[in-house]
Order: sequence, then C-alpha cells, then structure tokens
Amino acid sequence: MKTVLMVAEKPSLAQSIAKILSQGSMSSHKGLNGACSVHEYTGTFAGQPVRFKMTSVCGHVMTLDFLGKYNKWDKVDPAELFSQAPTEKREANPKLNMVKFLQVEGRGCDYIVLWLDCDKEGENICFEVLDAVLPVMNKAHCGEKTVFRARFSSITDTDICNAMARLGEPDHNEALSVDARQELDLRIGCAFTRFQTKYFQGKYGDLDSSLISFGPCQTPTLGFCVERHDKIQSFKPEIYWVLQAKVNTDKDRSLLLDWDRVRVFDREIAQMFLNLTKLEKEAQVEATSKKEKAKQRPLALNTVEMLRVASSSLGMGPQHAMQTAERLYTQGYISYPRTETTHYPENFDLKGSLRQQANHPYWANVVKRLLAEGINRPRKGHDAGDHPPITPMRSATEAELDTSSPRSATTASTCRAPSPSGSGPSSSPAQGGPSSPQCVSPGFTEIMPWQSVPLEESLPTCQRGDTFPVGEVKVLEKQTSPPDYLTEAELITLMEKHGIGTDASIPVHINNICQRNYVTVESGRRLKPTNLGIVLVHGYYKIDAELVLPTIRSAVEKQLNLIAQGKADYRQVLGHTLDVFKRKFHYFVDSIAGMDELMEVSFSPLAATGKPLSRCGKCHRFMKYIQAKPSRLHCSHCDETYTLPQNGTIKLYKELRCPLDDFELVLWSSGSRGKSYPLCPYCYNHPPFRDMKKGMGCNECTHPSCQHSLSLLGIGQCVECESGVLVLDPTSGPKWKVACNKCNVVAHCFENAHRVRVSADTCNMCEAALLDVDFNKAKSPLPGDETQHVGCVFCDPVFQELVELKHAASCHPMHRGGPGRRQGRGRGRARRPPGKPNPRRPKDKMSALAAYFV
DNA sequence: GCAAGGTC
Repeated sequence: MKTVLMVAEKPSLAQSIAKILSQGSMSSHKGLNGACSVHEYTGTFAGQPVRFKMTSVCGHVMTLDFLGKYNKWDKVDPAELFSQAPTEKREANPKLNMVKFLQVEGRGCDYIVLWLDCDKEGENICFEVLDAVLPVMNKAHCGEKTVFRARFSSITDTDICNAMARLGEPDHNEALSVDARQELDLRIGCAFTRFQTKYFQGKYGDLDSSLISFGPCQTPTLGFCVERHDKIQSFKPEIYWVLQAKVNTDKDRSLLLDWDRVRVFDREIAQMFLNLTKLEKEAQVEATSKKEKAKQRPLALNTVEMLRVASSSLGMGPQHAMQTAERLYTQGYISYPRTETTHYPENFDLKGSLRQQANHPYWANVVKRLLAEGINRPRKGHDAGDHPPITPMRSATEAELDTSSPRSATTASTCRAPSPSGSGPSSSPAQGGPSSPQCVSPGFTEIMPWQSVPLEESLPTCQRGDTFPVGEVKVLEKQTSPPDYLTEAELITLMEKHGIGTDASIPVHINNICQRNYVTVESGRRLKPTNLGIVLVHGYYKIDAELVLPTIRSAVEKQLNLIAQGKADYRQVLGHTLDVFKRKFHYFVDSIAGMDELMEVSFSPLAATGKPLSRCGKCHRFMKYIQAKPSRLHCSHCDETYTLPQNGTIKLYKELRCPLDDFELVLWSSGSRGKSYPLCPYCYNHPPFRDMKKGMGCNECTHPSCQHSLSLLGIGQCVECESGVLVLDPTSGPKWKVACNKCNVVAHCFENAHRVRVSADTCNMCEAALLDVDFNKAKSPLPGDETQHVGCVFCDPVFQELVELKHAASCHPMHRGGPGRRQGRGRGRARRPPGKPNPRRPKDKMSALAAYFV
C-alpha cells in the first residue's frame, strides 16, 4: 500500500485535520522531537487504497542567517551585509530537529500533501518541507504528480474535505516573496543595528541599552510612541470660555445646561453671550427629543483584539497576555489563541460552547436563560481562514486557575463567550429618554458590566414651552489639555492599521522597544519614550524620515506582493530594494553626525561616565566602570573600552593583577547564591592563549602558574555538563563554593572553613584534585580534634557530610548506588536509557583540562 | 550581541 505524507503548520492543526479526514479513526504517536505528533489512518487517494500519515512542523523549519565571519561584529563592515555577505538557511530551532523528523516520517512515502497555513508564510514553509522530505521519498513513476497543496479557508469538515478533493500545487512565487522578505529584513536590520550600536556605544557611557537596534517593524513602532510624545511636548494650551447656565427645576433641584456652541476661544464673545443671557429670569424649553443609546455587542475575539483588551482592561502586556493565553489553551480552557478570524463558521457549535458555561458561578443564570430562550447569531466578522475566534472551551473559576493569572482567565472566558455575541436584541443596552434614564436592556453587558453604558443624570419631565427659573449664568475659563502618552492598546491599533507586524509578532515588537530601553511602560500601560528612544526617532527624522515612517514596511511589502503575484522577478525586486536601502544606509552613515548632535545633548561621553574602579595595565591609571548597559571598563587615557560580563556585579579583586598584562583583576558575581569568578579586563577581551576565547574569566584561563587560573583552581570535570570544569571559588569563604566554569552547577561546601586550597595531589579513586581544608579549632566539624583535612570532594567520606553537591552528586560514581538503580534523580536530568553508560564520568583533572580545550 | 516571521 502506498503512503501519503501530509504536513500541517502546527501540531494542533495536524490533529484537527486528521480527525476530520479520518472521521475520528486514527492512531497517533509522538514524533522523535517530542513536539509533533503523527496521526495515521487508511483511506483512498487517487483512486487507490493508501495509508495516510498526517503530521506537522512547528512554524518555519528554516531561518536565514549570515555565514561565518559575517556574524562577527568586529570582523565585518556593516555595509558589506547588503550584498557581499553570503547567507544560508539554517534550521530555525535546532532542538526540534525538524529536518530529521520530517525525513524519518517522510522516508518511503509516495505522495505528499501540504496542509500549511494558507498565507505567504505557509507557502514558504511548504518549500522548506519539500526541501527536507523530497530527497527521502519514493521516486515518482513516469511523471506522476506526487506533490500536492491543500487550500482551505477554515478548519471545518466541509472545508477540509473540499480541500482534499481539490488539491492544487504549492505556489512558488508566494514562497519566493517570503524568501525576499527574510533576506531584506536580515540584511537591512543587521546592518543598521550593528552600525548604530557600535557607533553610539563607542561614544556614550550612559545609553543604558546593550543594543541600539533598528528594524522595519520595531522602528516605526517606536516612531508612533515618539510621535505622540512630540505632540505632547509641542502642545500649547489654549484658553477658552464656556457659558454655563443653571436652571431650577424644582424647589431644591437644579439642572446644569450645556451650551450648544460648546465653547469659544474669544473672551469678548463669551462675555457678549453672558451679557445677553445674564438678564434673563426664565429659560424656556424649545424642543424635546429622545435618544436611545446602544452599544453593539462585541465581535468574536481574535488575537489582536484579545491583546488590546488584555492591555487596556487587565493591564497585561501583549507578551504576557500571549503566554497566558497559550497556557489556557494547553490546559483546555480556551480554543487556539492565535487567529485573525472574528467570524464563527456557520456550523460552529455555539450552543455547545455555551453549555460549558451553564454552571459557572458568575454567569450561569445568563447562560441558562440564553440556552432556554435561544441565541442570536453572532455578528458577522472577518474570516481569515485560519482558526475560529478565541472561544472558552470549558468553564473555569478563579480558584481553578493558576493564582498568578486568575483575572486573565476570568475575563478570557467572559469576553470570549459566544453568549455576549449571541444575546439580546440588536440594539442591546439602551438609554431611555429624559424621563426614564434606565437601561432598557443590558444585553451582553449583563456579563460584561464594565462595558455598560453609563447612566446619565435623570432629567425632569418637560415639554416644549415649559419654563424654568434661571438660577445662575456664568462664563467659565478653561484650558485645552494635551493628549496623553500612547496606550499599548492604541499602539496595537496603529500597528495593525499600518500593517506593521502580524498578530503573532506585534507583542514581540512592543517587547523589543521596551527591552532596548526605548520606551517605558507607565501606569495605565501608556508607553513613554525614553531619551534614547526620542533621540533615535528625531535623528531618523533629521537624516531620512523614511527610516521611521510607518510606510517603510508597506512600501516594501508592495514590492514583495509583485513577486507573490508573479508580476515581478524575485531577483530584480530583491536587488532593487537592497540597493535602495544600501544607499539609505550609506547616506545614514555619512549623516550620523546629525543624530549624534542630538545624542550629545542627552548623553555623556564614555570618558565622563562611570566611577574609577581598577587600574589599566598599560597606563596604570584608573579605568572607569560604566554600570549602564552594556557594563564595561573604559580607560580614558588609552581611549580603550573593555567589555565585562553582563547581568551581575563587578568589584575590584583585592588589587591583584594579571601576571600577563598587569591589569587589575575584577570580580564578577551573579549574587550571593550564584557564582563568582575573577577576570582580567584585558584577557577577557583579548584572549591571551590560543585555546581561550573572548569572554573568558580567570576560571577558564589556562595560565600554567597564575594563582587565579583554571590550572591552579580547577578540581575536575563538571558533573552536569559536557565541557565544564569545577573550579574552586577562592573568594567565596566562609561559605565556600565550587562552581562549574561553563554551566550553572554550584556546590556549596566546607562552611566556616577559614581556608580552602586546591592541592597538587589527586584522588586515587576519581582522580579529581584534592582539597586542603582548614577549620578553626572551635568550629571544626572534623572528627576528633582535627582542624585540617585533605581529601576529594567526591570520594572522601569525611568530606561527604561537608559538601552539598546537590543534583550534581547524583551522577558521580560515589553517590550513584548500585547498578539498576535509577539514575539522574536530580532536577532537570533526563533519565538515560538502561544499558547506556553515563558519558560524564568525572575525569582526572589533567584530562578534564585537556578535554576542556579540545 | 543584529531583523521578522512562523510556533512550543
């Protein structure tokens, strides 16, 4: 029997499509990467009985990147990234082993049906899948067609079955347009980012961002925030005047009347109107009218709207909202949270979804009534052909959900319930006329009370000709007020409107401009640009406004669409657009002084920032420690900058010096519970030995005789990771630590020992270096009256009590127990298949060192 | 250390 391989874009879709096509009779198993499943069933294809294998990828299989040295910032001029730098397609997520997985599943298959999402990205993934799978599939006989594309517009039985009955071919042009997009984004983004970062970080010490990035999506996103900031800054309040009259409607009740001119900006005119009305004793009703206010029930929820509501109503950032939604999805509370669709398919089981909520403590009554009285069809929304709108799948109470996200879940259910869209008459909540300011029908606001129409002050019954005595008439002087900073919800709307990012990437772009310290999130989730953000955007405006305008994306996309439609040649469009941006880049580089002038106003030069910390080995003057990101040392005399490890604290290390270059050592520490090691600022940036790399501290230094080096403080191979060595932290006493110089393993040992040294001798059993430990007489935990002991941290029975190797201990031979006992009990350790020996048997110190530098 | 786009 022949086999048909079918591939969807994500595991959830593979499952639902297989379920539909197999009519529920499929057998499923997990694939080798643990993320994707394979669903198998039999059926007919092209008139013959076949076995179907339905599986999926996880989004893109491949990603684009530069080759070799073009990834090294200091080896290549960013300008070269526009044309010379070669690119390659690499596996997007090596951990998923997607190519291998596809090949295992595709080997020996006769046909392939591509069920990737029906958009340009999906079309591109089709070819990524084909590249992986075609070489291992059976060869077609005499020109028989073996590659098919299923095109579907929704995940419903009819649509999926129709797609299967009318298979087409993948569209190469659409895929090419994505290839072009990837290459443009990569080359342009990286060139500008590297140039800006290097230029400004080399000049200023307080930018406080480790990356001055640029991108066709993130930069316009920042642009929106700064545009609002500029409006606020340039706002000039205007004084205006309002005529206000009060009439007495009853003995002790009065009514404020609104002025039909609303306001005037001329004081004398206001005064004139005041004079005209001031003498009137009575006000007469000229006409009455009655208006009903209605609020339309919401559309079914898609991702972007969910993000907006999460930000504006729940105060959750888009990234956090997506994470929460994904968790609710995997826990079965809501349907797939990534969708552009706001329209329920005709055959969607609205009542079934509603029934799930029939016992919910908050809205059970409303739901039961709807079920009994019948529901309205939801409003007609947009069907993007991806997934149904985000819908609650089962009832959830706050208590049931993770305590960290009770509100999100509650509202997820509330907002997304089909009940609101199905309930109430078409003009749901209504406001009565003057005499009856009541809500005629709450409609959907019954379960979304925060959406309800606010009730206005009650008005007295009146009709034309009625008169009321005038209480008071006056002119109020007021001022126009500036707009506020952009809310996240407003920003999402702007991005969507200008086609910046997609539902999935909008949260990423917003997150980016926060993390790069271009904007901060203020109360009410308003985005306030930082000085850095403002200067960048103003600089782009000055040099080349197109770099920050929202049209930068749409203009390129227009070109790309020509490729997709087959109206333009891929190479030509790519070449032309790259050329345009290459020119822009060169102009930007030539004009960078324009942006720099703005930088100078807000930031301080390297030489004027930071505080003196350690001495330069060249001029023996103090270098300044710049704490702002990226933290580094700067010698203003030599005009040199030395980068330091990030995310930790830096201190002077007892004024000790590196024997190689005379630089004073500094001590990096990740915190009291973490690890610390000394490093030489010069060696850290310019590795002294061939077997060392940039970014290595003394705990990785192979200097044969320096007292701080790995050679002297190393004990033996790390018990957790492949390549690391456990090194004594000489500064850690009296709570001594031994830490791996590669991974995060830290062993706490010999508490209160007043001295711990690494001995030149090694252990007879495991060949690790022995430790020589000295205790004070009063505090010694050693047997008898001993205060000193030399032994192996792994094997010595006396030390066993004094060393807390934690999870590290479980895989050392001394602590592992007999054969057959389960291994790797520690946190995070995968169980090894039986019979396969532990590959990480600790080696003796010298061979550990040798292995380390291979 | 870069982009943006998929998705886990």
